[in-house]
Amino acid sequence: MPEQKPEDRMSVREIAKLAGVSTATVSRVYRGVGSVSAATKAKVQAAIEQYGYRPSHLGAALANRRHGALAVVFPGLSGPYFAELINGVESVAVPGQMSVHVIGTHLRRDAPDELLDVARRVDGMAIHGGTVPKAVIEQLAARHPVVMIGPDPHPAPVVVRTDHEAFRELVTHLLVDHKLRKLIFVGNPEGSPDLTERWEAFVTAHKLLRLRPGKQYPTGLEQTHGVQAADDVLAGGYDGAVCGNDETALGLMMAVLGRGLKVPDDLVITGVDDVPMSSLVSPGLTTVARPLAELGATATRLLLDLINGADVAPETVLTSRLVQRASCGCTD
Amino acid sequence: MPEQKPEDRMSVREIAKLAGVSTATVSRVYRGVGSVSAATKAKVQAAIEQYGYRPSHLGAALANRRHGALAVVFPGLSGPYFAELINGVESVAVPGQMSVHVIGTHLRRDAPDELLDVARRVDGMAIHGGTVPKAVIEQLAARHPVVMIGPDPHPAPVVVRTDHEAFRELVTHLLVDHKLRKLIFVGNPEGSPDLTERWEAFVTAHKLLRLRPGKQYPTGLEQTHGVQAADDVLAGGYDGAVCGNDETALGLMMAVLGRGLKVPDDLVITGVDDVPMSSLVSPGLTTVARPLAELGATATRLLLDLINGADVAPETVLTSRLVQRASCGCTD
DNA sequence: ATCGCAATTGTAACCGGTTACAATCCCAGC
DNA sequence: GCTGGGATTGTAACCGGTTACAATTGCGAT
Repeated sequence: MPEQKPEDRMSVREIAKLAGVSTATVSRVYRGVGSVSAATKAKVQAAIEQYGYRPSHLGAALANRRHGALAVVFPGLSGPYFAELINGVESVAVPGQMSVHVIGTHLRRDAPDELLDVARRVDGMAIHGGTVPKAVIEQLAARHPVVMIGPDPHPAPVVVRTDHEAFRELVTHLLVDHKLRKLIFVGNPEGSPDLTERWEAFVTAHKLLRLRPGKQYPTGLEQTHGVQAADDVLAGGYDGAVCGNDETALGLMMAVLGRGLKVPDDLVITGVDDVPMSSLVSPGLTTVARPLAELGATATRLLLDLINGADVAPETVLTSRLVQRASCGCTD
Repeated sequence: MPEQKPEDRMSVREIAKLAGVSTATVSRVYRGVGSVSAATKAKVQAAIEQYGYRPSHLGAALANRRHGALAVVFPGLSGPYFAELINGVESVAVPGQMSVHVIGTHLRRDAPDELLDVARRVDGMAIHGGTVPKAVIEQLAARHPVVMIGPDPHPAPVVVRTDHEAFRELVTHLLVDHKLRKLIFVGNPEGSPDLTERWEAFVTAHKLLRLRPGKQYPTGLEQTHGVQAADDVLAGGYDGAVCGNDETALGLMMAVLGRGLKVPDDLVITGVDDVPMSSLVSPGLTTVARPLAELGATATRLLLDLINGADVAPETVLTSRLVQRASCGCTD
């Protein structure tokens, strides 16, 4: 209904003229800095109010040489994992007056070029492991503040991740306490530093017990991938499926239950992340709880430090924790 | 490792000096417009190459009076529904040289104020229904190009949505073909225009058959909500649960299967959206397929038109389609 | 050799803010 | 009445691009 066009946005100079003051004063009043007499302040605020003036972000950003924005780069955007991570990022960014560009690379044909472009409009980037080649990250990190999320120490100077001790503990728990001997690792280490780390921990746990490591079933990290893995996993005659994350595990569990089989009786299933679903389903999903929100928050905090020119530790590790529920055979 | 600081970014004037030309020429070369002799072009490109010059987005945006960005506002970011919608948005925005701000309001304490702020840094916004109060939308629409996603015709001039015929068809299918008499609607119409529309269709379908409409079980739209609804739904002795979307339906189904019950024998379950999981689970989920990517793409296309000052139809409706799978009792 | 016109290139004024610095005002203190 | 210093306010130069318009150049035609 309103006849106002977007074009009619006022500039500082217009507001200044209308209020009978200089642009400097308008700026001071709007941002509440510097000293302005009560009388002028009132005049200016009246004008601002009346015309609904909001300073152009571009002008301000240009003058401040600061975009007031940062980018978070993920492989995909689907699922509770990224939602929680973003949650953590925003919990730090928003109070810090930074807006957040969320970028999912999985559907970008030419992610590298686009990231170079995104870099021109933010003050820094937090990049999730497994999104773009090392060369691109190095190129970005050379000119912009960059923080990596995930166990990918090489390319960027700053890395935030969770440890993998709890994951080895999980595998050991299955082998020792539940006496399982035929485990399959469901997930693809290729291209995902997180999964690489888990696969290595999976192998190590076996070796420490002088057992021959189980096989690997490479697949993606979404629920659908877990569903699709079901037939092969069930046909393999495994005791347990150690999944790369909760989503795959939940998909697999759903498919197993849908076939009328029982978890953990017919197949033990475990995940990683402890997303909200995992504690709600029955049987509850045994998993490794990772502090996802804190991961996002910490990465963002470090990124802000980096942007402000502070010194930042090259690697920050948060701890994970084994959560035993019924899907591994534990009674509780 | 690289000693380069972010500070050392070059400006047009520096590049111009280094190449021995004017800023105008550098600008022309970089963007490939205007006429420049082959010799100068080579000189300038060499300088650009050598110093890795990329023009500041801010300067360009300010001069063009165009941010080259748009915002998409969703209630939350979790799940395949939004992932697919964003997919559609980007399929149009990226070729259109627009970067996309994805905003999830569910965890923002003060979404309205923040949206006003976001509006200052984009050329237009696509707002999903059920995110912010009408008053805010009106305020935004008064000064900025705005497109609504979802059946919320009042506040904004432009609305894109899917029809709800197929949903009524779904309910009718359950009532007539499967002779179900005790259905419960799982979802909360409050605050979600989409769900309101579905609830109304649910009631209408009953009324047209002179049946008393089933009850409503208000809950959220995520998988976890479906899981949590299971106890109450099962205790109510219903024939079928008509869920507000696939995610809730899948959560409910998982919980039902986890209790050792059968779908559809013990409970018929249906959803809406036809997300990838729905065709993979067993039993397959009967649902209403909505063209989600196309919804996002269309909304974005109209938004771009709006930004370019073109005339745009006030309402665009895409069609949905009933998909019968095993979860409703169909044999296929 | 001179003129005319098109192709190149440069100058300088924007875009819309911020801010260093200078100018002005006001009032107490001598 | 005059001076000094803090509080206000204004001027104008930036931030880093784009672009209208003017100036210059090159070259064939007369």
